[in-house]
Amino acid sequence: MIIATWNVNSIRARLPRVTDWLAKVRPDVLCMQETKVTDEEFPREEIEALGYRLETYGQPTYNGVAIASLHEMEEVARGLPEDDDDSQRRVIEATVKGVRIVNVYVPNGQAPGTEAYEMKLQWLATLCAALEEFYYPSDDLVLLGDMNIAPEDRDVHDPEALRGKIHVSEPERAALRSLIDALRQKNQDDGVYTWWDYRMAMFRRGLGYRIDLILVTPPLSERLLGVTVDRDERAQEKPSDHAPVIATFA
DNA sequence: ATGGTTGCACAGCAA
Repeated sequence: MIIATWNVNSIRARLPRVTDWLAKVRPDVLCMQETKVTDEEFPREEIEALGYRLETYGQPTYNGVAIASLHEMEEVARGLPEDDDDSQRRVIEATVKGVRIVNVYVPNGQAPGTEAYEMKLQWLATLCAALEEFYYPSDDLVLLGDMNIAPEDRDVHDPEALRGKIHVSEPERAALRSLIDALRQKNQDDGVYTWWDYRMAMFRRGLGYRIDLILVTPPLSERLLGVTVDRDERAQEKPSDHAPVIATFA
């Protein structure tokens, strides 16, 4: 079973890239973030034409998440427990082939010391509390998406310059430690990144961050065969600033 | 320290 995550940075701007990629890779499940579109305006047909079912949770302009799946999606849930209609749309969940899939777009958080940063930590605390309340470590669960957190120093290009800054601060990192970082079960390399800022030619210069993560419970970790980052996708014409991350399970 | 780029939507914000 192949489960992928990709911050597409607008599904409408990225539609040709996403449909090409789905046709080529054929993951069982693709979790998307930053779709930046309402559910009504989501370009469903082009994705459904490839054989994918689709569940969306979007809003105009900002945020938005979606799951495309080749298989039936059960118990689809949207948002965090405390969310209302005005909340930013950042979470969608579904069960596919017995695996609970929690697709998240974690708030960016701007910089430590800002209001946005405090809201990020609060959002993460609410997410973690909900996961603890509704799931057991013995469940087959994957929490994946744009975490906007680099788990370790080796996940950023310049850990000294970035020390304590957004994406790497200790309170952010602490929020992820109850689950297993799938990529690190299989790959100890430095320089494995998933996001490169559009500005300052960061991709060409190889200066990135690994902030798109696939986190799993112990039983799913046992089934993990491998995790890859599709760096080539970042080198395409009109790319997202994030690359897809792909996990394969037995 | 600031700036650089992209997307949405048509000014300026978010990332």
